[in-house]
Amino acid sequence: MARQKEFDKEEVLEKAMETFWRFGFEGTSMQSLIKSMGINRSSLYETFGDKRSLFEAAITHYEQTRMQAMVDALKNIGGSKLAIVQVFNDLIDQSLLDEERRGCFLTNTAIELCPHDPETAKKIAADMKIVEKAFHKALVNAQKKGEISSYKDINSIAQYLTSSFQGLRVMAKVNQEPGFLQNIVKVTLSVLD
Amino acid sequence: MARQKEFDKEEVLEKAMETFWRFGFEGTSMQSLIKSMGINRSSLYETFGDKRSLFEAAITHYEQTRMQAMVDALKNIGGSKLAIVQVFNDLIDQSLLDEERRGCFLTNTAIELCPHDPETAKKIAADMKIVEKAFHKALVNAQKKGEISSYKDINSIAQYLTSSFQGLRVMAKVNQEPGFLQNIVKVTLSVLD
DNA sequence: TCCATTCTGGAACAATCGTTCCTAAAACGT
DNA sequence: ACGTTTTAGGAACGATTGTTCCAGAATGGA
Repeated sequence: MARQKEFDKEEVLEKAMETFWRFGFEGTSMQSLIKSMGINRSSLYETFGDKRSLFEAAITHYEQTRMQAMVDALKNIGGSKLAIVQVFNDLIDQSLLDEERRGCFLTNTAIELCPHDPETAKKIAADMKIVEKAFHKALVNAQKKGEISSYKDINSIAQYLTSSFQGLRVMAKVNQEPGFLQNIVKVTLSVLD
Repeated sequence: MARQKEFDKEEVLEKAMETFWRFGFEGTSMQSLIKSMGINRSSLYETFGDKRSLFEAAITHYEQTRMQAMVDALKNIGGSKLAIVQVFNDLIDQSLLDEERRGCFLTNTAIELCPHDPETAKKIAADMKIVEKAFHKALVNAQKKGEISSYKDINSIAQYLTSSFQGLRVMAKVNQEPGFLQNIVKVTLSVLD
């Protein structure tokens, strides 16, 4: 046996995630990670490997926390129409509270890395499918409950909601007026009526 | 008088724009710009100033060509509902033809720079307003023609279409299946019915 | 033809990039 | 208390970053 780590791995990974989230992969230097994570250069490389590996770990951490929270929220209230409405309202609240305008880490990564990084592209694509399926499940339940017409094509609507979500993430970076995002969500969800 | 430039300014600016478009601001090095633009280091600095100034010129060039083309397209056919449908269909076609998955330069820049660069944020926000107004004008005309119910809140719908546009740009980076984007557009435009 | 002016080519700059390596400190089992 | 093993600290690496500078080539007017 030997000396033990002076930091909590998950704790510093959270910090790394936040930095990548704010500045992107290219915009984040190892130097700034050392500072934000609060650990030494050697400890970083020894624990997480190189920059790319740390980034992947950060993405995975985001999936397991933030994305999973949203997927879980869609299961609330038995996965009804209200659950979908709440998820979009939460998105607005999050966006308005997000002073650093980080947006969604997955959206940011999709934009920055997907075109040149097939591996990351695969991962993000899988995440989008997970979100889409979560929407789909909520829509199925909503249909069962009679909250949504059974004539609606919920496969397409699930894809549409996923896309709309990304659109809102982009718009929130540009325009932080509350009414603006609310207008968009109102129209977006009107397709469920 | 003296020696004249060996290159066409607009021509090399187009090349610079394409490089920034593909790789983003941070992802593009002056070295790679020299290569893609095909001009010398000195010529680049002498003609366009530093990296940041060149980037701004590239954005402006994008606005004047690509964005303007879309705004003009919305004025076609007297700015009707069909014009809106065509703009979205063009977006699908463009996305599927875009092998390098560049997406929209403005969307990419919004994601990468808006949170940390107030000046760029202002510029992109202005662009989004221009697109929104173009949608709005088309909606007004469509209402006049009776193609869209006069009870619709076209202010909100114009904002919604702008947001949807951004969403599709993101999704196109992740999922290139034709049917996928078509499904989303179909649902998106169903709010006009 | 010669001068003045402007552009081109490329060396060179300090700073920062991601990464490696080595020494010293710390902690557990014996 | 000691020896082994793993961590922390930080110097150092070559490569690349954005930018500057200067010598030389090219061009139009005198």
